[in-house]
Amino acid sequence: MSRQRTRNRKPTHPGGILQRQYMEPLGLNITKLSERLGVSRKTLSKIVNERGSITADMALRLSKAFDTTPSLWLNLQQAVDLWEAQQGEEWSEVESLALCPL
Amino acid sequence: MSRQRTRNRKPTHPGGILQRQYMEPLGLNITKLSERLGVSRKTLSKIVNERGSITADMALRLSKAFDTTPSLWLNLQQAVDLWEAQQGEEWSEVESLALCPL
DNA sequence: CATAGTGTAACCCAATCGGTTACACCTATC
DNA sequence: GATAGGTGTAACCGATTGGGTTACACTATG
Repeated sequence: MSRQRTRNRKPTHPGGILQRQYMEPLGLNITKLSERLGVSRKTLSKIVNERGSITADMALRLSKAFDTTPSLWLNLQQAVDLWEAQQGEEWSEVESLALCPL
Repeated sequence: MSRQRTRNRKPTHPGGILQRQYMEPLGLNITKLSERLGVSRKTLSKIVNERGSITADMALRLSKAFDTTPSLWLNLQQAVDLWEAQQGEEWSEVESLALCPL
């Protein structure tokens, strides 16, 4: 059975993935990685603790440090952003122009 | 020869695509579409004039109005965000952890 | 000519990103 | 055991951006 991405399950934050799948296996802490990335410890701490977003600039830095692509990180962040926006209600009241033309 | 996406060419802003490929063919102006989307005319005007970004919430609204997916709009925006971030210089100074371990 | 419609600008508020500074806590060293 | 250094987080600040409201200039319509 294929893996299912459902609307009622929040995607994993890229900060958590960064921590568990990239930093820990390499024995990297926040101080060391922030130095390599060229950002402040506060900035990286917020991301790793899922309290800040991966921006385009940060995605570029991470992609160079870990030999990944910026899109990998941006796609992860986008999934979180979209899931959070879907929790709101107003957007669902918009009606299709095909079904209900002006 | 395949289409080539190069770093020296800015991607088309999703606002321009919205205007030309979605609004104009349907004879939609900013006032009408903003009403359908449930946002202010100012908000939509900034997007259409490529002066504002497509947020996750806006992507959801557009996807419902035009029967597309939110990702279509978010991916377009991401390409612009990434291209603009790449114009900076600091990120390129980050060194790979594989090539240059701590 | 008067009115309505349209799109943009100015202003305000809120949220977020990023850095600096400071602090509390932990670890390492002597 | 005391001290110094390292670590991670919080508070504050500045800048930017998103969104709405109000106002204005311009255009279209009757």
